[in-house]
Amino acid sequence: MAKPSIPKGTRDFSPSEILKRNYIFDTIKSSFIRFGFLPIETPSMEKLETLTGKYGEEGDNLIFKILNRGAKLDKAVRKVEETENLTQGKIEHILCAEALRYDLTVPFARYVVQHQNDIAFPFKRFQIQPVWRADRPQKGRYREFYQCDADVIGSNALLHEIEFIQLFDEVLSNLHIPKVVIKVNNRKILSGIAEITGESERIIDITTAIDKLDKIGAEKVVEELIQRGIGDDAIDIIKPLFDLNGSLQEILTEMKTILSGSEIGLKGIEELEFVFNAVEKIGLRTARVEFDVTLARGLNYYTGAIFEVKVEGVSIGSICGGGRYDDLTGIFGLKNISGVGISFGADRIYDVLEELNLFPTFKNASTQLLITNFGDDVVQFLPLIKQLRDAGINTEYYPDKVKLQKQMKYADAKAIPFVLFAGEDEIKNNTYRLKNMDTGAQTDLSFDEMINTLKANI
RNA sequence: GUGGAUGUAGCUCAGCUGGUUAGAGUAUCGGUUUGUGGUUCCGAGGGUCGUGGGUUCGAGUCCCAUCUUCCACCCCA
Repeated sequence: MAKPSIPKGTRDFSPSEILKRNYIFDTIKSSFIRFGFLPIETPSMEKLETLTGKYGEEGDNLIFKILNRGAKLDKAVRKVEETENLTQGKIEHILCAEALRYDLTVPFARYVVQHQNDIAFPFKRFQIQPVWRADRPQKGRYREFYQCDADVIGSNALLHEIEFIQLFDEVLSNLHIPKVVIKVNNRKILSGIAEITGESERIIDITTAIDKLDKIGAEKVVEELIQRGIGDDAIDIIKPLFDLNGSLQEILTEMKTILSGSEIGLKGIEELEFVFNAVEKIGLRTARVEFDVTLARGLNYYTGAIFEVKVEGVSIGSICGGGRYDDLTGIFGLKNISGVGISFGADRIYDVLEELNLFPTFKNASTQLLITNFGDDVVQFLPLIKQLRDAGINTEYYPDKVKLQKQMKYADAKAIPFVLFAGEDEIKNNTYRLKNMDTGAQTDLSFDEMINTLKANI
């Protein structure tokens, strides 16, 4: 028999890992709730047609498709055999009707359109569920991972952009992550750049090229622009973007000059300015906000603000993302509804906390008191155990009659803070010997004294 | 999807130019005289050397394929 193993890019989670992960979830969740978001869940799988075309061509290839089964599959296979000139994408659509969700935003858009009559707009929802991507795994990149999304749909107010920046700051501060940089851009600015270069249709080529600026440098970006067929005149207009520096305000002022010929570009600047001023006024706890013209992100449904959050000095890519999408629900038939949202990458945050050694110790997460087994009749201990549990103490009784040494080792391995030595005599005399596993000290106590001691120490 | 590296006990690794029953540390289990752990000492179990082929008298060690993990690209949380 082959060694048991799991598919690549997936992971098992042991008890200690679940504790750590729940710590992240709980932190994110409580902030979501504080900002007024309500929880929903959607199925792991969606209809394939719901997902395709929303993430760009690359994204479509990364969607896990679910093969049809039984008679449907037979029929589909026959159709594939009989049809000529099929592309890979077309074959997939014949053979597969369903797929695992790729993110939480598109299923949410589908949800909103489907339940529009039951929803009071603006609708603020949060959702913490796994997503799947048929990617090639690497560090911090999995094929099954959790996203924690908060979105507002049905409101154009820039208030949300401000609040999302605060939300990033609050959550990541509560997790004690240092050197957090929230990068912000606006799709309208990118459109403006494309417009003034006279290459409006080439916006994707331009943005994906300049997106690499901090990674490969200005020279290589120019090379890539040339390679992508962008004209010299256009490149001359784009070049000044590479060495923008100074304060936020100075950069924005310079951007205004560069984009003076583009109405949409100036609109983007205006929006950003409003958001930045508000954020500056209110102040952030630990994160730093940065304007980054090169920030593009592949998701082609963004229309306004674009967010990306990174941690400086850590070998893991961005830990959060988000932005405004003005017409995502339009694809599902509900027009003119603007949405804006963010996503926390729980697994990457986990990796960051692990790398920086920032997880707290989870004391008392499980058993707090172990009662030893001296081989007495278990039944007479059940009232004692019940009383302890009723008093709010996580209690377990060692189930088997084994050497005390082994019971102590068990308590040690499970990090149980207290051990109670209780035999028939102790019950009879209402005197129990309580041992503090940290200090090794043990004292003889009555039941009430014992409860008080335990409550005071856990 | 493209290119590169990797894979030996649960974990971290050793194993020289192919040569007899594959080692260490750590973890696990048992014992150290039967009601006390995290430290000592003794002992045990555990590996078809990722998997499948091939070369050879003989392969953990060479060749091919395949899978895993990691790195770069692509993309992204």
